[in-house]
Amino acid sequence: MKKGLSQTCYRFFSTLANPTRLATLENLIEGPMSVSGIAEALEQEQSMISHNLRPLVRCGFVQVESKGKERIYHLNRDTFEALLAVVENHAKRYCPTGGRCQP
Amino acid sequence: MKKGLSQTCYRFFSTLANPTRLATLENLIEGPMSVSGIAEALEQEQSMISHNLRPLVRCGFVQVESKGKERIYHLNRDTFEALLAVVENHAKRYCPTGGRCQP
DNA sequence: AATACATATGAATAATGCTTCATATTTGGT
DNA sequence: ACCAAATATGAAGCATTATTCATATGTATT
Repeated sequence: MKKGLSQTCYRFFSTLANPTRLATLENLIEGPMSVSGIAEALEQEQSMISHNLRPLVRCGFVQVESKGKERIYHLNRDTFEALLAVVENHAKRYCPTGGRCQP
Repeated sequence: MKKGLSQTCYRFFSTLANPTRLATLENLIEGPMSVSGIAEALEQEQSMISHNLRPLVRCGFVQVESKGKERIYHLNRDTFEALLAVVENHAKRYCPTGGRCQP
């Protein structure tokens, strides 16, 4: 099997293919946040958020900064906003249901 | 849990989060192709390609056209090329290994 | 209408990835 | 040095998704 973009892109997209991680990124649009801050906002366990933050960091979607005993996560706006623009445009033009996919 | 983009984007990204489907899209950059054409190019079984084409159609990444007994699949360049541009830019700027992710 | 070719579908197994729970690590305060 | 708060890590069980194999459908062609 051909292996060009496929390899470069695979990790990128599978990192995004998760509701918890997408919600996390969405939340970080409003500004940098601690792990417990995100957990509270999403009403999810701290452990789960922490687990899901790892792939986001590894793939460069977010960056971390230590502040006291907290760790503050920052969104990579550059990539994420560009990505959202593509998705929104796609949904508008090509999704029969206008963005909300049918089962 | 918050459900804004998350829902709109989830199907989009999970459709892309698969090596076979990414390789298929990559192949279609060169031009429209039949199922068996793709299967041959990727050295994969026809059945597998067919299975994987379905989510790509459902999500609007490709379109189908019947021609005799063949079915010709066309890439949605509009979306896919925009997407590639984002990924490539991201890889160049934010991937420590320059596009090729480490395990 | 019978055959051959191209594609699609279904169901079962295999493979991945997610969530949870328990625990470890790190940092700050006393 | 000890305790508490914040985050990270590991492993297990669970759920979701992929791939395969067998078969069905659909479309020429004779």
